[in-house]
Amino acid sequence: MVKIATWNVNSIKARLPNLLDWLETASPDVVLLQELKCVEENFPRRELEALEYHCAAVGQKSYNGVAILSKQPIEDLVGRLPGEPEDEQARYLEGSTFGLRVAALYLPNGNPVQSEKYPYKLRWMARLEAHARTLLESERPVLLGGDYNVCPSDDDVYDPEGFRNDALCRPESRQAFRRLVNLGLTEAWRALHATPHVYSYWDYTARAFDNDNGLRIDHFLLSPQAADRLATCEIDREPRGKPKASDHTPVVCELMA
DNA sequence: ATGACTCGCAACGCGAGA
Repeated sequence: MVKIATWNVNSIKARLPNLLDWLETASPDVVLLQELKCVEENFPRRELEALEYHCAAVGQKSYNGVAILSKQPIEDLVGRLPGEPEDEQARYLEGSTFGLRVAALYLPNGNPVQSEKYPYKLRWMARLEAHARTLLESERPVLLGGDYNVCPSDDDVYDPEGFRNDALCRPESRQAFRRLVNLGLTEAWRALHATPHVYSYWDYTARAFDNDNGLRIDHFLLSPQAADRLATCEIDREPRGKPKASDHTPVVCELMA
């Protein structure tokens, strides 16, 4: 069994003690991280290598940044999503490990929808769709994991009416997500769980976690060759309840050998 | 309550997050 996790850590520097604790407890084979908020030179490589993880990261100052950790070497790295060469935001990293092609992705939030940020989000999703099409042609096991900043349906939102016009829930965002899935990808958690209103993110404000006012925006999309091996997919709420928690919590899936 | 937390920043309040 290969255990793969995705987690938006909201600053790897601020989250390092929590991350190291969780890695020791959960012991995932592969980890996809988002929102590092640091340049590559400041990535805490030594601390993660001490836990026997190979590391690959793309970063930028203050914002974004994604990484792949793996108990096995990570090869054939691609550090940018194709399709918009002038886009310098560090939101995508792809590599091969454990015989899998994995990507850590941090999809743009897109709010406010009246700003340039929303069309950027939709362009980014179109680029991801085009690239996923190419990845699927390889007929390899592929996992695209990360913070998609999309609630696929109202079942993934604590307050659907309140989020009706939010970039995470807008019809165009959901349609772009469906277009991606409809290429032949499987959204791992929803494929294994029908339960509505289970979340992976809770706002820091207004006691959102205590009241379970959350969103499900962290997802794994699997190619058929990966989906055929899918055994489990769970959201681990525990890290969200700890002191100095990220606003996101890890999502973990297991693939049969 | 155009609010609330938390992060980074050549910072000492602001932009961004979702």
